[in-house]
Amino acid sequence: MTDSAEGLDEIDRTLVRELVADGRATLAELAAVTGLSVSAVQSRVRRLESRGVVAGYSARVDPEAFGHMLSAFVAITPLDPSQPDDAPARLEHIAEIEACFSVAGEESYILFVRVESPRALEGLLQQIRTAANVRTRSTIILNTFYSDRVHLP
Amino acid sequence: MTDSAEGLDEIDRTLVRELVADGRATLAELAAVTGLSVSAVQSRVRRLESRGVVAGYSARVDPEAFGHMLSAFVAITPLDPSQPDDAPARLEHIAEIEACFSVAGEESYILFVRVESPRALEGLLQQIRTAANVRTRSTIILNTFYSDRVHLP
DNA sequence: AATGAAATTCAAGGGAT
DNA sequence: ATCCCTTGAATTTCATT
Repeated sequence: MTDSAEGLDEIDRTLVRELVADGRATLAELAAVTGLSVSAVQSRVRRLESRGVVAGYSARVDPEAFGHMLSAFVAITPLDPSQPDDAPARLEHIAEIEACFSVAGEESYILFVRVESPRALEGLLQQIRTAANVRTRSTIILNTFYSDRVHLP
Repeated sequence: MTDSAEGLDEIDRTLVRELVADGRATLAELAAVTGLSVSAVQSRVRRLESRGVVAGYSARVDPEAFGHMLSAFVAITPLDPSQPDDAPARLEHIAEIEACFSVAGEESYILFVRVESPRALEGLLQQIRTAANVRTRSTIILNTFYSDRVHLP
């Protein structure tokens, strides 16, 4: 694997910061911010993309605009340690699960989920427990102060 | 507040799904996927944006390309309940903190952090404890099976 | 949904460090 | 070698109809 972050200069960091803030920023806008020409910016952005520093572009969706008003962390623990532990695969089809991590803590996995309501969370937890044969411990999110911030080297 | 998700038809969902997968998809590409004309797609995308369903666009950055190989959840609890609790504000300047939620659980807040190494995490935790006068409980992430999935109604 | 004008992206060639 | 700039052509976006 190539050391992709090596040789990231201040201009590259500016470009990445700008593209995180606005993934559809035009090359002309990026040129204005950095003081470079459009084509210089273009080749730098392409280099960032091919190095994998910029892995892609995505629309930011507001979950509350869909009525998904409740989000929570759900920590899960397999109930039967003798069974093969394939919880992530068994849960992948559940759309309400936005993220799935395995962790080194008291529990085995942490899920990040979004639902409409407390009632919907109850249903989701039952679905999770039966799909993966796990115990769940939920932590409701009250307020998101900030999220998805990026910090560059 | 307007019920922004109301009247999202199958075509809108396709557009959103496509834009989440590729935030720089052109109107022509979106037109091909949906079977609509370019200008019909243009007005639909604009409507999704002005409704706030699509809140913006962003570059996806790969933290590991920067050498940020370790991520963790850090749950924090204020040590002095008599002091005003402004932990999120006191922690906002710390770049390694990618997200900050207040939660209804045993602890008050959960942070999502990224660092280079276990050593760097040690330093970050000390910084968090002194900046916000809190106790910390960390859960190291071993593997990210999936994240940032979006589920549409 | 189609059209034409403006803006943007792209590839090629040349010059400076 | 690498980085940057200019130019002209192809593509994309945008406003009007």
